[in-house]
Amino acid sequence: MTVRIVSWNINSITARADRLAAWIEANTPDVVCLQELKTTTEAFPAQRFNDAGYAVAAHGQGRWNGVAILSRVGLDHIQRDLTDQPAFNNATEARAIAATCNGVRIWSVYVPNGRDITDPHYEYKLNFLGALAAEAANRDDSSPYAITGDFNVCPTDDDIYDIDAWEGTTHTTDAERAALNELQETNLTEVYPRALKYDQPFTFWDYRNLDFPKNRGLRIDLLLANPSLMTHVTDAYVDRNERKGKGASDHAPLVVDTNL
DNA sequence: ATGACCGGGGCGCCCGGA
Repeated sequence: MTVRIVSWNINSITARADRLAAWIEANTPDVVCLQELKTTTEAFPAQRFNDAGYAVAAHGQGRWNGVAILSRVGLDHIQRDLTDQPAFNNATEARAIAATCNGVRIWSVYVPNGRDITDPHYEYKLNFLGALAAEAANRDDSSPYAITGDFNVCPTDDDIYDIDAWEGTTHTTDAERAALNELQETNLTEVYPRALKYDQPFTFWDYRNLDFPKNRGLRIDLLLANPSLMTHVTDAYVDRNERKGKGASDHAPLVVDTNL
């Protein structure tokens, strides 16, 4: 059978619940990892997804951040926050949740943006990626394992529409890529998706400046898999069509199919 | 298509996003 795993920065579950429900009905994913809920755990519209056959584990905090996992193939051993997750302004933010779904241990993460390389939020971003690597290093590698979500890092210069336009900004620095590399050195490999249009499988296009019509995108939503998951991956793509139209998130869903 | 951002919280010529 095919087990379809999806990661999607939904940019407010409140604003996007109808669109998410319609996408789920049309695309029949088994596991959906969400980021940027922008609401509390209590306010997550779980019932309508329960009614559609999905168990829901949400980890919200209000106005910002928030992550969740929806699954119709089991949702066990839920963990909220990384084991040694760094705080920002003395607060642990809702940026990580894990569960076991159909034998796959999976993390849905929303890595801090970083804002600016001189901002304290940038150091926080690097520390968060470090904590993620520490978390991954302690995993049980005998069964399938994935970390997916919005990493807010372009892995290579080819993962952005114009590397020169982002010189001196976050998302493309050597330090961010080194932190991502440290995570992958725990023996995690990126599942590289197909593009449905153009050459690069971007996952984010800013709402501003007609970035989507002009295809000025970034590839920052990723799925990292351990070897026992990677061997089961059959396909992966970014559903850029979901970025179209009124009421779209600024991120498109990353879809990974497996024969688990 | 000839465009010119969006969501939250709550009315701040706000903040944050990437």
